Amino acid sequence: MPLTIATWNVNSLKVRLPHLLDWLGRHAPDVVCLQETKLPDERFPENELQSAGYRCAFAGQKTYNGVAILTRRETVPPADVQVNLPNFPDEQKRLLALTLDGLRVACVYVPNGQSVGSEKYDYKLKWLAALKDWLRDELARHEKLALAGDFNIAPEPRDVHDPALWEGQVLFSEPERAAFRALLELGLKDAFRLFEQPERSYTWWDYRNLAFRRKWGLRIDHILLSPALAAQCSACRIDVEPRKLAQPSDHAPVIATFG
DNA sequence: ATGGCTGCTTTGAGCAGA
Repeated sequence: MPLTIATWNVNSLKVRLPHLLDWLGRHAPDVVCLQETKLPDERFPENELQSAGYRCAFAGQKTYNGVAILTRRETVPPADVQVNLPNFPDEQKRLLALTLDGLRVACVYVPNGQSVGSEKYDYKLKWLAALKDWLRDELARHEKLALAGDFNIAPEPRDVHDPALWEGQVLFSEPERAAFRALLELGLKDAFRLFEQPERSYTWWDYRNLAFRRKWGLRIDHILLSPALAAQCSACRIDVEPRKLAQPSDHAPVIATFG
């Protein structure tokens, strides 16, 4: 079986646990990066996920943010778990990294930024600058590295349903896109764009205005790969099926396949 | 398309998300 790495912003792990368990049962990904768990660690549903066959690493907080990495119990136990960026002191839980049999996996929930020019936007750009500095070292240490998560950035016009409408707005402003390009300049590859993809491929749709049905979406969830890992990547796709269910997350999972 | 969803919070109006 080829190795698969997935990322999914579940927008509350408590509410989405039934969807997640169903999805794990259907797809059995080897590594799953989760964002917006919105749970303190003592309330993480570790027993249910262990029963589904996964080890859990998690860094959560009440109400907001929170990241986790699930790894199939058949794989070797994870090592070198890192919570948050060592070069960016932060109360918010937005990064979790671990090493799995020589593969470095980093799960990120990049700040949303709220609106261009706001304090939260400034925090987003500073967070992204620190991420880049940290990744430069990580890439020097780990030949095979995957950076997966909710980046809250649509990199290109084709990642936005209406680029003219979104131009200059948060999630698609030039400074944010430049910060995304800076990650690619470290050598990382956008796994989704290694392959031919359908038009209007997005990972997030607003809950309002029937946005999903109208295909009013953005591609803001990504899996970036070091050169050695990109060379082994055989497929990458967005699974829109969970977005069609009742009480869905507003994000869809992304899955990359290797070998 | 932008009030118009959803999830959260010492439970209920307001914040945050994207």
